Amino acid sequence: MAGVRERARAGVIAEIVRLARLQVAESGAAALSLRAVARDLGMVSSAVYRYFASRDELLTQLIIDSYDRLGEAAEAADASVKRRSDYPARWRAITHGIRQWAIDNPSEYALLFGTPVPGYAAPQDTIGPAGRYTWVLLRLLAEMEASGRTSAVATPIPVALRSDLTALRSNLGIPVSDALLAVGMVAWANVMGAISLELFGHLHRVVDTPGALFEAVVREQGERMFPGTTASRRPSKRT
Amino acid sequence: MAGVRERARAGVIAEIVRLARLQVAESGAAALSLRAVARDLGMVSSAVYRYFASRDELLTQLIIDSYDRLGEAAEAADASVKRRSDYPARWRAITHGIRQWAIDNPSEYALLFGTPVPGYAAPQDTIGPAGRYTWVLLRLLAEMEASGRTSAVATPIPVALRSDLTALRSNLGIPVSDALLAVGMVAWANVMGAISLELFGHLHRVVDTPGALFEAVVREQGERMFPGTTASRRPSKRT
DNA sequence: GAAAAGCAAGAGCACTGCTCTCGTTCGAGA
DNA sequence: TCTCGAACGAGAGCAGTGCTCTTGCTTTTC
Repeated sequence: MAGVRERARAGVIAEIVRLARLQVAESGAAALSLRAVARDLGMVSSAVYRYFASRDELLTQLIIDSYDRLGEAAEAADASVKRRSDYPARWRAITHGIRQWAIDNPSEYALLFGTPVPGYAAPQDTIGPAGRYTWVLLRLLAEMEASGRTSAVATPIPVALRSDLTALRSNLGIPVSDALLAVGMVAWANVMGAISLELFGHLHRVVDTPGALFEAVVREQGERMFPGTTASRRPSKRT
Repeated sequence: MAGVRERARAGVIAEIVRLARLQVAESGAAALSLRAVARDLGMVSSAVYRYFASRDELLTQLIIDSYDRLGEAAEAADASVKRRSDYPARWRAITHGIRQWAIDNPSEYALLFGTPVPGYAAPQDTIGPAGRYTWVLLRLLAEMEASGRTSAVATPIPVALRSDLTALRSNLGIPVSDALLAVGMVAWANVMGAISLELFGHLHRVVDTPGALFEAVVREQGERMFPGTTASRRPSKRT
């Protein structure tokens, strides 16, 4: 019953992950050293291999954890909006929540959305947690459409995307129209693009307040997904 | 008189860079090994340090080169459009040119837009070449406005962004209105975001034809920058 | 022609991931 | 309760890394 050894093992694993996360947070994923983790742990390096078969396996665990935390942050941001039917507000909250998490945990964001490690194919274990933060966005879209509101999308959907969209919908089992799903994915790319440009230093000599660019992105895509909801149709009106 | 030694030195440097680029192309930037380059070169590792003070310095050179090639690709794509006044066509050509370069050179794209190396601050030398591909886009916007056409932007510009935009315009010395510049930057983030999601594997179980998502992004942002130009205002019309 | 600078080589340091072997310790089944 | 196998930590070791320093040799410059 909850074997002593098992419990100890779980504890050691948790400690390894904790120390590894610390190391990643302050030196980046590339600098993660199993030997250093072992030293911090008061162990010899070979002992760590009892718990993780390789450095990559440890990294995979960190990736899974990070995806989970990101998903958690997104969910919390969504939940912070009291009026559940205020979809634009939820959109803003979620996207800003994602960005804030990225800013607070730059190394972990880089771990998830930066250069994949060479020859590293994301194992099955990651695809679940990886979808968690996108689920928050998808749910938002589904709820909005379920409430009867519909967004009039101006740009047509490229034909090649249509089959992808239907496949995706059936895979996820979430009822979102092709049109809204397409808009949502474009918005997703825009949000992640803005965050990556900011976090990876590409806005350095370009923009002093990256948050403002992000706000522009969120606003534009929000306007596309929830047209006419913000009092901002006229460019003259200031906000 | 083009000193013999100088010429030899330039040749060796070129060879080092060539081999390093090869290595990056097939194993990723993280796996770039000075010792391996030296071996391929038939040299001992310490000799390479006569030409590059550190691995980072060599990487910086590769980054500069890659930015240059990307800029070249963008320029070539732009130049391939004969009707210079067909701005939407040029927009499509440039963005697809950038994406194609990224697909053809994934490791180099990752080098530029992936995780920055830990504690590595992009040296001054990179900021010039880094701007080259964005210049192509900026020029497009400037030329369009110079031709008298104007884009009616629906979403207002966040106040915080306004000062950034004016600063940017004076820094670059390129005449683009705040409104268009803001739209352009959002579009830029969208394009780079779509490419990064695709190249870094985040579309894996999401979309089978990433090109279609990219096309949707290009189309939407094109529609925003050059409104009413494509015969696609009505969602019913197929393309 | 001599002094100075550039160059390649080699040895060496401190570090990495990972493997293998060796005693020890723990815990589940007989 | 005892035993035997599995789990464990330590240590040595291999092959590799970035980088430094010294030692001779060659080329350039004065």
